[in-house]
Amino acid sequence: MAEGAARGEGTDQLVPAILHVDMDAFFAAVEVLDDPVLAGRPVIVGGSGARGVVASCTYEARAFGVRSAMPSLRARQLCPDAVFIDGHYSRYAEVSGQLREILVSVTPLVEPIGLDEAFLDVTGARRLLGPPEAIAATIRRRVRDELSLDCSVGVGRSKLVAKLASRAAKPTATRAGKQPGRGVVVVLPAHELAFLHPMAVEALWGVGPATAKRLHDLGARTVGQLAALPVEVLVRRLGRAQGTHLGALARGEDADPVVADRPAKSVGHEETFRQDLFDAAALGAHALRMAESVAVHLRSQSVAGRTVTVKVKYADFSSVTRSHTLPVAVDTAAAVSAVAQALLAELDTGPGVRLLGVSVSGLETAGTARQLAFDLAGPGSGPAPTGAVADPDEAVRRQVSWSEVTAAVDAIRARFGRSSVGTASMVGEEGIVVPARRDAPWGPGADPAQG
DNA sequence: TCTGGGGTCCTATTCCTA
DNA sequence: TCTGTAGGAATAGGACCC
Repeated sequence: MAEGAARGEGTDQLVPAILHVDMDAFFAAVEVLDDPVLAGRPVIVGGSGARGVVASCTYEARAFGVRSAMPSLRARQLCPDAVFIDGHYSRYAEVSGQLREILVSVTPLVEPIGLDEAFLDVTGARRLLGPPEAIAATIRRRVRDELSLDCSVGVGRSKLVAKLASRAAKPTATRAGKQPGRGVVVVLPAHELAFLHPMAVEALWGVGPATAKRLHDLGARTVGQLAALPVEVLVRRLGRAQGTHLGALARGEDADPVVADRPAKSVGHEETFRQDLFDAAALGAHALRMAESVAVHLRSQSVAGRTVTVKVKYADFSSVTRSHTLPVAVDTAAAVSAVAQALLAELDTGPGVRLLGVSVSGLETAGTARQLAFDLAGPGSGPAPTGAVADPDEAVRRQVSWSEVTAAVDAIRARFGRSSVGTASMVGEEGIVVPARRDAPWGPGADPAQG
């Protein structure tokens, strides 16, 4: 039942009309779909190792208090009988693509948020498809019929309200098992504040633990109490951007439009190691491997980037980042790696490194990105893919001659397979191993020595 | 309880240049 | 040539999202 519908108010007041479609327990639901033996059991998808976290879990697992982002060790304590699955990211991406096909058949104005949710602006689709709640019901039916999965849909005139409405439409987990939710919740403009104001401030998009603490200190625990605070007070405590933004959200003012095809702004890869690393050479080898992964991703998206960032998280969980911006955009492993190695060389790895990350930002489409001229490299300058170089720019000048080599390597791999060619550092006992995005990126898996 | 990985956005500071 | 200033870019860190 839609909020406000009992009063006979129509959804033609919803201008714009925004839908938030959110898959229920997505990763875990896909695993159950692919292995029906798991139906009705507590299933946890996530990193199974000592440093892993829960990515998704079924409502049967939630009944034991398991939640996403929870450390896997804790989840195991809460629900020892749960089935742990490392996860199959490429499979989730495949199903996500099928979901997207359903959504874009409703409207081209689809803004995906991760793999399992999306905003739709159906303002212009109503004449053809009917009122928003009917469109929402149609989407739910098609997702069930065509994907054999469940989703919840929220409807409102803003993304904020639609998102919170879909949350209100979700099933719940109880000791007795999964309790169905309402499936579709519509919040009409006249009832927005009554819907929003009793909620905790943490319900608002952009309020995490740190911001919540600040708001609590100001005496605001609910959205209504937040709305009553003068904007100047919020700006003084949270800064101009966040202060004005949260104040507006609390008053139900959210003009953020649905934007289809948002271009990526950065591409990165980071990994937590099974054990902390102290050896600079070993870290350098990991940086090269990650640079290769990032470069492959950049080229697959036909983009290149100017800023290379290295992130290190130490054993005590403190983290530092170092970045360098190049005069031109790059998309080769050699160039990304050269800068990453130089930045890594600036950092002290003595305390032990728990996580290493390499990312590239300042992205330009390949058509507009200029490649460094070869003459910059100078005579006799040869590629040095793994060596740390004191000056990152000099490092890149030494690497740019690899761009044509990289293009050739991409072509060879496209024709003969990923393992057909690679750099010497990729050669292991099983031949050439080209790093790919991990299929279960939720922390290191269980230690084979222990398993 | 003890904290992943892929991202976006904001803020403060520093550096460079006009 | 030096100093002060202002603006923009680069850099680093933090918070947040799924």
